[in-house]
Amino acid sequence: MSLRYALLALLTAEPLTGYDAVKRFGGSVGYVWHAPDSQIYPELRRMEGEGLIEGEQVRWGPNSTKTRYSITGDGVRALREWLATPISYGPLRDVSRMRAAYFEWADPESARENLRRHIDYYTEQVGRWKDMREAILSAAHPSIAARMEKYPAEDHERIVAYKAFAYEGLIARGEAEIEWGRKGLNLIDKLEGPSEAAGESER
Amino acid sequence: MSLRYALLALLTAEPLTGYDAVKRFGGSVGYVWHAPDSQIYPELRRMEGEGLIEGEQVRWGPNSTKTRYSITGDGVRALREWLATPISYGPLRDVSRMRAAYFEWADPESARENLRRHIDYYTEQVGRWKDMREAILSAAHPSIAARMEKYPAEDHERIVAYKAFAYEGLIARGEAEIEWGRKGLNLIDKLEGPSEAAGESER
DNA sequence: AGGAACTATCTATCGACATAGATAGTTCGT
DNA sequence: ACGAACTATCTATGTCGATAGATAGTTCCT
Repeated sequence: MSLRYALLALLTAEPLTGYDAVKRFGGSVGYVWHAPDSQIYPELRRMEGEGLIEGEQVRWGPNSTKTRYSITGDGVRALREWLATPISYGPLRDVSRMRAAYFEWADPESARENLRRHIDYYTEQVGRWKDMREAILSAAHPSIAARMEKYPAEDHERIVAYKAFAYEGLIARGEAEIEWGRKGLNLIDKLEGPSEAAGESER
Repeated sequence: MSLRYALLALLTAEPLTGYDAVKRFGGSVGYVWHAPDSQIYPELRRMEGEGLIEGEQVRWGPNSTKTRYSITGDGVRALREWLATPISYGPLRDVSRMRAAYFEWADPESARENLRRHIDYYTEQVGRWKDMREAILSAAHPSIAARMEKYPAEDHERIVAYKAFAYEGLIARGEAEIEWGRKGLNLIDKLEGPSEAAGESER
């Protein structure tokens, strides 16, 4: 159900075709909510059916058209309502933690490998999230730029600050994950003896 | 697919009936991996079919039986293999962050309410996780006690330490979430002016 | 003119999970 | 002896999302 609201939120910046939306979900919004095109196109059609968005046919080349969707008043209302409705924190499903809990069944080297990948993954993500945060703060991001144009200057601070704040949450979480991974590596060294690969090279 | 391995991991402690497993998923393991009984029973049957576990009929009352499952050698091997296989970090889907990113569309009071609930939820969870961590460290937890009995003393430290470590990850994450929520409340105060409810009471 | 890369959209299948039951035997207190 | 609460298991339906395509027009380079 959240896909719908992600789309509405996206469309508050500017009208988009399905394809544009798909691309946004590959970057920016995609860092916070992922969806494949096979979900996006049908959802847009459904939303149009319910009057949350409006599609208009736009010429595309000499023999073709594309559909550009804009958010409607009902759409904005739906988004607002959703934001005012408490979310239910669904049950947890945390593979990394589950695996770590049973590391006594792994050989130490794969346990280490698990954590190294954990650290690498989050290191990479944190990098991306930090870049995104910068892009937002400097209004370099196209979606932010569109918002700056569409909405009055007194809203700009809010628009930017909330998005930066969201990314800060991701970054903080990512950093906690990295920290946890490091602690895990130390724990394995303590319990199973230091890695054989240790001291081999220092990169 | 992880449900299967959660079940295998559970069964390394002691043989269980489906119902026992369901209860475990309501507590301990359930904090790390949730599953409803409608998933558990069929999965156990499938796993038996594949030889990862073995079911035996146990008398239950005068006119009935229940099935108690034990892990097989193949089951242990499957668990080990899984632990040695890198997990794919699936795409992100983070409702809290997504909502926060568009708080300019919420009225300040619902934005605050969002964050207060976030803080409350994680405060509660952190409490639970800390309790679980304690129960594990003191071997008060039944599943841990069973493990202590089944495996030699030299493994006990490992068994306990990895489980505590897993919970520490959850706790750290939870605390980061609480911290993030607090920062968000401050941010809203800064951007929208302090809450009307502020100063009303200090609990 | 041809082909590669991109834009635009749609469909089909499958597994995981949520939700909501139904059924039946058992234990235990009053 | 009865009912409530618990144990044990099973089924059915629906949504979400992953995966893997298929199709077709467009732009742009060579």
